[in-house]
Amino acid sequence: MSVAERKLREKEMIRKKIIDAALQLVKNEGWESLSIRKIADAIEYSAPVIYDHFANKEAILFEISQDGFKLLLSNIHKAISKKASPREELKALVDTYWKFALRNRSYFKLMFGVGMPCCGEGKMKTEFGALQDIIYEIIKKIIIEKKTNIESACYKTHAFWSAIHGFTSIMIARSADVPQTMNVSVLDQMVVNIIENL
Amino acid sequence: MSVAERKLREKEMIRKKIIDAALQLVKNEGWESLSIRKIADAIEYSAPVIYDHFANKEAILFEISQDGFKLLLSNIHKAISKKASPREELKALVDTYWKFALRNRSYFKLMFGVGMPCCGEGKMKTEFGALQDIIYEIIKKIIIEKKTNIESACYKTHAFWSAIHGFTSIMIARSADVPQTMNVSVLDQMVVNIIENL
DNA sequence: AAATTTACCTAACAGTGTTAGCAAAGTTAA
DNA sequence: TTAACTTTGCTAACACTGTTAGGTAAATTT
Repeated sequence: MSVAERKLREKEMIRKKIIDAALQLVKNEGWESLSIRKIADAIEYSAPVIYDHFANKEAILFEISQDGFKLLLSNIHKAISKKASPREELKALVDTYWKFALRNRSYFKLMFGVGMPCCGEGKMKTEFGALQDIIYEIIKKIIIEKKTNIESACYKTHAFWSAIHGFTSIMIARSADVPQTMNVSVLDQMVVNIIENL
Repeated sequence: MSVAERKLREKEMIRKKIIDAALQLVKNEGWESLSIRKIADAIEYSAPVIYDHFANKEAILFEISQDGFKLLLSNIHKAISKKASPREELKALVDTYWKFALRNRSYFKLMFGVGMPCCGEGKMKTEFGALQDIIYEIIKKIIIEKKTNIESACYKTHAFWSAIHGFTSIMIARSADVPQTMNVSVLDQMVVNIIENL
């Protein structure tokens, strides 16, 4: 049965090669100009081979955006684990979120793009939910600490998430259009302010 | 010189026809599947004619998104003009913004899409700025009324703008993924809360 | 060694944005 | 009114795109 195993390994290998090549192309040229033939060229196979591993182009972009979520979540977990208080955790989360968007614009656009072909309509529910859960848990801890209304934790999670995501989206979407007064210090101040009013 | 005028009018007419047809197609099938040939079909001309009026497809999408901004700004101005207090103005602005996004998803995606091909890199500076200016003026009025720190008006504008845009983006981008707890009442509560803390 | 499966290719289809070149119509000048 | 010129709008084409069909040769199983 070793042959079958090797074959499976090989199939997995070329699958990984496709994703790697696609990610590289997306990073270099943007997701809009990614093409099956470019991927095929990069991995030195003919184009139809890709369809042995993925149903279509969208499935490739979908998998890439899922990898992006995995990376973001792992970064956040790493950053949070080092912190002692939930307030510090929340600050670290925002910092990580922002840095991720800044350093991995391609991933970010794919993951959170409004009207993105690959990630709409219920497909990202778990990834999206995981992120929200982390925020929720931290906010709950802070609220318990501050002994304010615990019922508001859910609403406050949405509000917090909206604020940092809105800020990041605006910054990433229109790098050149953004006024100088809207910079990272605004984000810092926003977080401090939100924590104060939790 | 009337002949030249008529020609200009005619040219303007078919230009408008192109935009109208394109907008209709975008509304019905989404911007991703808009094609020059579909537009040409709709206006009953051959495809190359479109290039007498627009440099390329991107220019058409760009003009549509600009029309979207005009519509949004006009809606906001209309809504605001009816209100007596700046607090009511701010609420009306958010309400209008949200309703616009909900009813004109195609416009919204084109206007604010992260990584949108047509509206990045400094192109939308004025439209974007106009919206921000409106928010800024209202917030300034409220701050003066409340006699809190006027210097914070700029930061607070960004924070406010981030929050409502973030909320709206999340709702529009992932209609199916959004948890039931994140609904319009969250938006209302957010605005009330922000006004309280201005 | 024969049969069968798999891996992979070329060719093709139907579509895309965009440009070149031409014919007919409209407009201007003699 | 006719000759010259400009504009208008077409067909055809180029170089792409995603995706599928069909065949060939190699690898594996019987």
